[in-house]
Amino acid sequence: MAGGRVTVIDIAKAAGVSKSTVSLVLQGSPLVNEGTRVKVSAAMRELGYVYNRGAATLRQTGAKSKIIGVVVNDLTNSFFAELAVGVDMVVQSAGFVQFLSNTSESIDRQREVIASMREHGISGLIVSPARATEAADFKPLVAAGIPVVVAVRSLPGAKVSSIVSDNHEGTAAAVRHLASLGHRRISFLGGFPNTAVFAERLTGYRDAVAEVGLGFDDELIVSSAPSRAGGADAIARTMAMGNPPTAAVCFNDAVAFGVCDGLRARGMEPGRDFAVVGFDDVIEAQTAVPALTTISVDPQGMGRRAAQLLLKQINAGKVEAENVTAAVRLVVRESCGAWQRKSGEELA
Amino acid sequence: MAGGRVTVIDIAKAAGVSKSTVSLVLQGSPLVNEGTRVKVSAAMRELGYVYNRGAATLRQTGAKSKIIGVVVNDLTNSFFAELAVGVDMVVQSAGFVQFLSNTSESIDRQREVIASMREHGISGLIVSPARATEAADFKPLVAAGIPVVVAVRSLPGAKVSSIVSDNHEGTAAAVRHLASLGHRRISFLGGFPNTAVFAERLTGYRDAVAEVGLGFDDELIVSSAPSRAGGADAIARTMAMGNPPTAAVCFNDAVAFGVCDGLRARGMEPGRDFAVVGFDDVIEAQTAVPALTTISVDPQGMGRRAAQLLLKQINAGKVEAENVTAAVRLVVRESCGAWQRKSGEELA
DNA sequence: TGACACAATTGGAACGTTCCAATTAATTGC
DNA sequence: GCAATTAATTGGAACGTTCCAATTGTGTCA
Repeated sequence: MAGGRVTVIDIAKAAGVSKSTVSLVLQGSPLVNEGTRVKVSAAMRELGYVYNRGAATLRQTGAKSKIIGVVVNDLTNSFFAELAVGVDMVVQSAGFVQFLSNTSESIDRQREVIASMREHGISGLIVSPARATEAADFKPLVAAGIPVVVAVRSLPGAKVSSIVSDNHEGTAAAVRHLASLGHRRISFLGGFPNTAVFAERLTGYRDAVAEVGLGFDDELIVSSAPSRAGGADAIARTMAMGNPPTAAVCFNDAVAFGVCDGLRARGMEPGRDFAVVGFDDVIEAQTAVPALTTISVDPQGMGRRAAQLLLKQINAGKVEAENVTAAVRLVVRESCGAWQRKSGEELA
Repeated sequence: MAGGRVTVIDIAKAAGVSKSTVSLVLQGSPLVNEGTRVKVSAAMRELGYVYNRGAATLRQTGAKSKIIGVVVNDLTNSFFAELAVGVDMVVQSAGFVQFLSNTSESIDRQREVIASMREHGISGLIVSPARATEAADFKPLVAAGIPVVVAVRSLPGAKVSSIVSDNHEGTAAAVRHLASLGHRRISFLGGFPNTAVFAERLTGYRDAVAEVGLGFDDELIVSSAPSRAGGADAIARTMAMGNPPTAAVCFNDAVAFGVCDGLRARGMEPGRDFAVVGFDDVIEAQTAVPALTTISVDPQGMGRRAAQLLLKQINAGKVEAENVTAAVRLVVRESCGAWQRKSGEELA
């Protein structure tokens, strides 16, 4: 009982029909009579039939199984967990199942995971690439006609679809907001310099600084690991400067939280003594004290859009690369101090 | 090119051998000559061969594919993300691939997801069950000989392996610690009352309260959603009482963070004016300000142990249920105020 | 030289499903 | 009442792999 698998033939025998008819029932064909349908369904329930999708996909030449692969570079970062949840929503309702794996920024692990997914015949792949990923790494996938959507991190030169947030506009909006509150020395804190995302966010910062007529000062840019600990480190180095800033645009929310920690450790209250703006709008941003002013990226929404992009390609059959940048918006909460200062007021 | 899949037959033809030989190479058999092995390997590389595991598992009667399914009830909670990462570690190094899905506490989604996983022939399942899950839901799985490990939430009555943290000892240790710091009125905050985990943690709290000779007061138990917002809500209701407590054991870290938020909103500093202890030791616990005193559960470690438990069953072939409770330990940081108060001192 | 072991290779059957063409049964049109 | 149409069902081939039994070659021993 535990050993012998129940097959279509078994249930065909039990229901007194042929295996072909059972197959038709399985795929909900309108060709099969209502009476036989219920008879077959009953037999399936009774014998505890489990569909063998492996055999099915084997037969359907070239057709892929109903799996969507999702690969993220850091599952412990809640941004990516939320992204995956967003993907899962639309993927599930389209009758696919999600196959999520984590690479922990390891390029080797990423290769392994993607290879495994190919072996299992995924219909499409959504990936937030590990740090050292090259455009060529996805060549074999697209050559095999498997739709790929690159999310979060852009992969210059890759001929695949992508969805990234509008990093340039995000930091620019943050700078404009801080300037409108009267800040004249605004820092850019955190992040690893050798990534595309860092470059985009920094350029947005630079352009906006010029736009609002503030002089650009290289000293105000302090990079660090894109984590809470990195943020604490960055603000410590920043405040040790001769002419410290009064506000900071942070690489992401994790850095921003670390900056808040670091400020408190020096007896300064974020939002009152120093303005902090994050990037991502992770879930904790709104419940933290003070609530974090940040650039909302809506990771769930991004996941949903990535999934829609992928499903469109899967259904269309053609693998035409499409690049979308998700709009971002500034969410003003408490950490920027807007609630206590009226617009345009000069700082000491 | 994009359409025609490359099969063993293609590479057999290219290498001038039979498909059987190619198959032997594929599984690293010692029977094949070194020379032919390199010849075949070269042909595989050249033609871009992709192993079709579906066909393989189809042939190997009864044998499962190398997938481990992992199902969690809330991926946005970093505890579960960490758990999954822990599972992934040992699972990957054993040559399996992880198939992670999220149920968002929906019992229907859970059923769908698990059904999909069965169709894809998973070798085993690790699941943190959604709230209303019943023991009977896993009956078909174990009947089919698929090893199942239930993690985090116990499922009374299910004949499957399980790994849960020592909830009773955890809250008991927290109460003992707070009592040793001189606290006399200690609250238990947060969590949904109708869950097994809540019951275990509450019992630990009650037993320890009795053990250290404090009177039990029903009013001190305030339940709420097990989230940051729920914690803020619970502390607000608690402090509105006539005779408020001076310390709280929280259902989990998320609740504890919410309690800290709520205290600050009332002008009280956690760790100085009120002692807070969490449960789980999520990553943010050590970098938060104040750093959270909490019961360390080590979700990654738990994931690793769950995976080891599952692999053991898979390799043994027999499905013998084994129940392990993971040890917990109190991690004293700042939020309990231990750093500023010497042991035994009486509170106002 | 024949019998034997041993190493390396091979053709065919099987796994559980879907698809195609063919068959049967029931209904319609004239 | 017979051809034509429609509805429902069916047997067999095929998908890409693994396993088994059989085959080929090569060297060894009496």
